[in-house]
Amino acid sequence: MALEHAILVSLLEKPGSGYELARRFERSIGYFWTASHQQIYRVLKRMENDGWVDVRDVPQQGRPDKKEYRVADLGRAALSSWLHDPIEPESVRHDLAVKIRGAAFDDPTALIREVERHRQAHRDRLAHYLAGEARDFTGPEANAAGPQAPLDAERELQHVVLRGGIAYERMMIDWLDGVLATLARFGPAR
Amino acid sequence: MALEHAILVSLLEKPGSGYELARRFERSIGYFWTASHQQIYRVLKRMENDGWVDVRDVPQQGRPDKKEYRVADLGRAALSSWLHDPIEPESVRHDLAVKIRGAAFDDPTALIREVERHRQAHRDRLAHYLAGEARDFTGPEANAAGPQAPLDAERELQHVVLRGGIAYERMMIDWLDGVLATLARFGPAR
DNA sequence: TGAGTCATGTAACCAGTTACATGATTAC
DNA sequence: GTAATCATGTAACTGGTTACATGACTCA
Repeated sequence: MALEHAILVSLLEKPGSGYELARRFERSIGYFWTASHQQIYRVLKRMENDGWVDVRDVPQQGRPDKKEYRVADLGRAALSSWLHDPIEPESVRHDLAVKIRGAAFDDPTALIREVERHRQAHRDRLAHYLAGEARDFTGPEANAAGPQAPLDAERELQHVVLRGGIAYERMMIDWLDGVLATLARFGPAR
Repeated sequence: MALEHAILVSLLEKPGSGYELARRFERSIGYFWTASHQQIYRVLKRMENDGWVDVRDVPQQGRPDKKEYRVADLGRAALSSWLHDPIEPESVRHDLAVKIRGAAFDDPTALIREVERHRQAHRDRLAHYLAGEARDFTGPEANAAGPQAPLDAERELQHVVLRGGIAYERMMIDWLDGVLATLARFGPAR
């Protein structure tokens, strides 16, 4: 539903190729929206047909040529109209929670490893986000622009979204600690 | 992917009809997995064909007859095998975050109402979860079973999952407060 | 008599995933 | 030579959403 819009936002932040978009969806944008390159190429083609984006062939030396996409007026209008359209607060889909409740009907301790793995993944992501925040928003280079640009909407909004990611990972780590404490109580004594 | 498994867990907790499952997916299970009745009926039929669940016609008075499903041995085995299969830490998909970053290319203040609506939805859900927790886990009736059943895995695991929902809603409310503070700075002064 | 709840479904469509496919260049 | 990266795609499948459809009973 919103992949088009996520692509529009990403291309407005910086024009690029399908391949570059796919990489961004593994990183910054990917913190809150994922997409495979297959999906991106398909949607990009549709967006091109609909006049939402313009393409330009960019010859490169030492690597294959690429197609650089940038947002057209129709795309900007489509984004704007979506932004003004209310969306439903999203419903969560959390496999791990299903597993945790399901563990009651199996061996709960068998889940410990799995939960630890997930906790580690969230720790890794947290570290990654914090590094990004230090680099782009609170580090010395981040202030290169100086305090004379305090109302750069793009940066501020990127930062507040990143802070959301940080808060989410912290919450998950704490929660998984709690899950592990619960699972441990069904532990060896069983 | 895991709808089958969510249904198995729900039916193990308590057998019921497709309709009842659909209602549960609007409440308790729905906190971490949603499904429409159309989807449930379709999957339920497949699960029946695969021998994962057994059906029993239950005549009712004053209301239409229903089909009561309960988990069969094959279903229990399928759940167990899924529980032992590692899953990837899930990737988030958060429309609102796309909108917030997109707001930089439109009027950021137009998003304030939308964010407030979402914050209210999360407040409502939090209140709902807290009421459920008081009722089922920390209230006086919850202790009716007494301290002699301190290791009821089903209850403990349901509770820890609910605590996850509570932590999630609290985190979202705090974050959305931060988002609103940021949006307000691009406010009337603009 | 009309709205609301209980109850079960079909059909069409759309979005997302997985598998397959190609080909150039760079670095070891 | 071979693995990794850059770059772009097609095809088949699966899962989820939306729209449509029916029918009995209850309560105001």
